[in-house]
Amino acid sequence: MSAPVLTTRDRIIQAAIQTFARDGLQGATTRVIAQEAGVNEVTLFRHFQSKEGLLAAMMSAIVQKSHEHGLGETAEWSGNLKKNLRRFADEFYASLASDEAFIRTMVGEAKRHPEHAKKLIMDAVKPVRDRFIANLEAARKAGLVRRGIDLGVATDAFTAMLFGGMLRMTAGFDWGYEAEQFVATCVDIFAAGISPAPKP
Amino acid sequence: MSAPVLTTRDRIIQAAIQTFARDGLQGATTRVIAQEAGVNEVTLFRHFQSKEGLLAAMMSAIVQKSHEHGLGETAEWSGNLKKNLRRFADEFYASLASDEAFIRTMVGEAKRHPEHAKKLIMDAVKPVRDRFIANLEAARKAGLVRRGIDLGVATDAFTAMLFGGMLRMTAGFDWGYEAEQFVATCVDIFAAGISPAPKP
DNA sequence: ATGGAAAGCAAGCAATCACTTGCATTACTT
DNA sequence: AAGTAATGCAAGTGATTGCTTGCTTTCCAT
Repeated sequence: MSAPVLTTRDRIIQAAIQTFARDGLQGATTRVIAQEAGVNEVTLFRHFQSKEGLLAAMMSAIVQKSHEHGLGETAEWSGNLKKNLRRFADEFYASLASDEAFIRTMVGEAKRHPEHAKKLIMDAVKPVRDRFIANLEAARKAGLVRRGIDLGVATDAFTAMLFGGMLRMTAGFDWGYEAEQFVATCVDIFAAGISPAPKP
Repeated sequence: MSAPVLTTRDRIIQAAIQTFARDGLQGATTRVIAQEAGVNEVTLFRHFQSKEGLLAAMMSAIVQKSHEHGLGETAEWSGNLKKNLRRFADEFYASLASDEAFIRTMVGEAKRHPEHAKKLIMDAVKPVRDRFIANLEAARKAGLVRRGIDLGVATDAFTAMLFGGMLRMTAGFDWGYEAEQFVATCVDIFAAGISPAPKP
């Protein structure tokens, strides 16, 4: 890869992401963030004025980054439904798991920083959701999804399943199976759950 | 109801639950907890030695309280599967929603307090899980659940769906539908997802 | 080379936090 | 009535935190 020539500002933001995720929004100190960025603490304040300013800049960087890795690119959803669900679920779960620490602190602090939570939902989760709904609509047009199910709610149920499951799997408790089996079961149940009943 | 004659110790613990849930484990201060309990801060330390001691005592009280409200009492699960799933889901979701604040902070701090997280899982979520698995087993014996599905994983998928959904619904964003519809859809999809395919 | 912007360094400031000490007060038991 | 345990009150301690100030150093474009 190319040498990581980051601007001072970007190095601080990277360190902020790491540190806020690991230590919490309260627990992370400007001293530690600066140190993690290899930068003097004063430089941090010169760039972002305050800890809250840094937090805001970090959130902007996060949602921007989330635009890049195009999770949920539209595939051929009129074909094999289960295979498409599985591919999405695998990617989605992997993405959640790799951002576990950050997600945990955001879940915990959502009520104390409503603006950031809302922005995160609007700019990071909503797009993926809309994409997935559109895919399910395509599948329904192909007769692969039964009627009587609201696709928006079904989408949220599916992603909530993977989301909640990821928090469970990474909680430091052994449940007797691996993440892969969990994801596979989710897909299995969901696919069967939204498929039309075969006519006898 | 009877007059709330709580011991000083219990009043502090109650205040701790409230305050820790609302302000986070880091954000909650012993000053505020004591004030919320209507007690001098010194009294708090005389009872629990340290903030961490109070936290531990609070966790014990929480899991003890969770034993009382017997979520997931065994019903007749060889009967109407969907109706049983719905009743469980309604109770389970309502229970999660009423503890939202506490759950959020625990999700956020789980990695920074592994012992407490583990205890919470072992003493509060595991029993409900085991109960639910047993119920699904009864349903399977009655031929209401198809083979090829691990009931433990299915249970976790179902509860994760409700768990993740609750975090989503309470995140302060309008999703265009109410919690009741979400729960109903979860039950609908899950019931159809684990039912045996009708023989043509 | 020189000027200006960006970064480092040392020091400190006011607020807050968990926690302590010493003593006075209340309340319950005997 | 006396004694003991629980609580309140006032004050303070040392550590940490977000943030500031003043000054020097580095570095790049002109």
